[in-house]
Amino acid sequence: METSTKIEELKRCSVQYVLALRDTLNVISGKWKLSIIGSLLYRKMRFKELQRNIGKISPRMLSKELKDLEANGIIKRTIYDTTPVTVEYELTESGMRLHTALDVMVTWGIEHREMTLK
Amino acid sequence: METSTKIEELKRCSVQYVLALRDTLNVISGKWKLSIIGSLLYRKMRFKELQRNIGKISPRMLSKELKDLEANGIIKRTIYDTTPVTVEYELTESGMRLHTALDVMVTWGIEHREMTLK
DNA sequence: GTAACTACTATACTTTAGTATACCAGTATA
DNA sequence: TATACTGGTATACTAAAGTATAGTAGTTAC
Repeated sequence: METSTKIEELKRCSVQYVLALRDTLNVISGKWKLSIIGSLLYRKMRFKELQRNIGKISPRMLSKELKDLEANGIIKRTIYDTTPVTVEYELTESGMRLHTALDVMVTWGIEHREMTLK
Repeated sequence: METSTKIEELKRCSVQYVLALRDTLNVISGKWKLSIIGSLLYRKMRFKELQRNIGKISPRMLSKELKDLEANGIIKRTIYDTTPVTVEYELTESGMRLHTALDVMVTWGIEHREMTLK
């Protein structure tokens, strides 16, 4: 069965639908994940660079969230044998494709705010 | 300025983008919100009906999450003066329009799983 | 009269998420 | 010689999220 057919089938079953949705949400939820993904949308970055870019994140949290994202196949970690060692983080192809989903969420968020304020 | 123009502008600014995104995520994150929204996608429901439909949720959590969703303009609560009192919950127009965003997330989730498993 | 229905609320607890602070080894700069 | 850079880890804590259990008031069916 094709992927597109499978998606149509899932949408008919509310429980499966919610489970698939939770898969996606787990990947992007948490206080810092969006900031990390947002930072990597347009270019790769190093650990300290991400830390400076995000601002108030502690190295412990950044390290933990990067590991989570890597384990979930959203980012790729590359170590370069320089002195001192250089480590680069970048989005995977799947991580990049999140961009569309995020855009849809941003659009809904803005339109929702417009609707509820007026 | 038109909403669509505003969206395009926001997408250029990573910080604002992440903030708008977090708005949306806050509305749907939490252990039970998706189950509630999922239950209301196709028809309105009463409190006990939601409780039975979702399964293991405690009345305390259901009550809290319903209040959150109502405060955020996602659901509408209607009290009918029957004996015993009947309360119906349904999605608002904005809540209904979440459907598209959720579909995109489900699609990404399924495709991501296909990509990372192969 | 007692059990079950309606829609919840109250209190106390556990579990998970996030914070704060200090520290590691190795190298380069002032 | 002291400081800051690299990319992190360790320990201990607080705050937020969620659970468990009992109870509320009024009505209806057996």
